[in-house]
Amino acid sequence: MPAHSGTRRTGPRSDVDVRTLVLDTAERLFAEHGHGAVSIRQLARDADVAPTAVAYHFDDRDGVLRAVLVRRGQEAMLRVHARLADVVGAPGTPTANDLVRALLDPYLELLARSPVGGLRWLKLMYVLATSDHPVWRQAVSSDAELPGLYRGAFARVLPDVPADAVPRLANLTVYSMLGVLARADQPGFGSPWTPGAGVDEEFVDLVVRFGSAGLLGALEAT
Amino acid sequence: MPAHSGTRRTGPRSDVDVRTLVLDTAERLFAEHGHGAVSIRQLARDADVAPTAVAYHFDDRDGVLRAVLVRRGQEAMLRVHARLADVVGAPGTPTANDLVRALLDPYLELLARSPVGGLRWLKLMYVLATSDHPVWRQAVSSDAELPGLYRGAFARVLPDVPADAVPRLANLTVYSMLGVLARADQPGFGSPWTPGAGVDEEFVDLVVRFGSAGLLGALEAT
DNA sequence: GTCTATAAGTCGATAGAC
DNA sequence: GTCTATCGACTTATAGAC
Repeated sequence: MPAHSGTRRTGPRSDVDVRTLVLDTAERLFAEHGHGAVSIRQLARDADVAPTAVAYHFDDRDGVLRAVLVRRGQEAMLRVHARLADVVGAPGTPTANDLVRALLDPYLELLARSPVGGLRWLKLMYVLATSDHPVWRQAVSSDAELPGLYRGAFARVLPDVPADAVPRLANLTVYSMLGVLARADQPGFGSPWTPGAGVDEEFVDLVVRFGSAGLLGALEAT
Repeated sequence: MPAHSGTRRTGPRSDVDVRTLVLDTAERLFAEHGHGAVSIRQLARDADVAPTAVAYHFDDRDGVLRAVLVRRGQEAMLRVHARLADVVGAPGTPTANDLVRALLDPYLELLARSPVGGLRWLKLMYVLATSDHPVWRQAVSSDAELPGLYRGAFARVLPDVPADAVPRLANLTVYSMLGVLARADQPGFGSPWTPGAGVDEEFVDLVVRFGSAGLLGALEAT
């Protein structure tokens, strides 16, 4: 008998991890309605869990948001770090293409591993990135190494880049791609990844060429 | 005596337009907390208006959202149309730069006219653009001429562009710029526009060069 | 066009059983 | 670790006064 047949299941459960259940549900609801619009109770109802169980594991809604961010973000960020370090330490002459790929590939891998949840997670990232929500701000500022890695990798690929242009160019590059990825389920606009059909290599190449050509062209004199 | 000195003002008002008051407040709250997280009552409280007055003018929350979208969006969209038509009908050879400027300038003008509200409006656009919220979907699909204008302008600037690449490239271009604009108040990343300091022409040029070089480079063979 | 008053539901938080 | 039960505050929606 499936859950949600009128009333909620009762008593403790041991078949599935409550944490995972809540995180999956939160990822979906946060992406669909915005994290501020989802109550603990609604979350618990959809996850088929008692409201107090959510509070026990995550304290409050910000705690749930933090955990949702970290679950997939941790590994993706480690991959970005590693890839940027590759660009910095590459023996030959790394190209703008390599740099863009370093920033994009970890998220394509994330989508390949978790098509549905990964896309929801990316939509959530996309929205949080314009807010100054404390959870987001803390997540960003806690990564002390990233700015240096950015500067190093960008300087390697664009030798004449002014120091103050690096965050600007990084902003343009990362968020043009994030915008495209987060819209991957909207038909018509085109997307590097279609649910069920996997990665569209042709479109990924288009996005990468757009980003790398943009980086190179942005620094040319007007 | 200022408003909000403990209790709310009472009785009908005639000094300021209630619609404008509510729209300004909604623009701010929607941008800060997400449109789904703002209740009619909270909106009315912050606008110093009775909840039923909001419902009278806008029916429900989606009605408020629709009105907020239209208030600034109408004019910006007309400007985009006109500028794209200019590119299509230009006598000489329009450049990718002209195309990017056609998509960006109307929103820079909006920010110049209404620095604070304009930025909030852009943040709201940015968030709505990844949702499939009915209000957003209707607003987008109601503009039947835009896709044709896009195709015409892109084909004029990029003669060899495949038809199915136009929406993809437009997506990349528009949302790389929208992402930058929507983050205009976050220090560090750099922004084409700083509250109080006006438009940073140098950064705008950087953004435009990024977009136009990206468009041209995206179509080159790998 | 704007208000008060009210009915029925939902919210976060917490105390306490098992 | 998960549950039930319950608090006051908040919510939408509607009926009706002026």
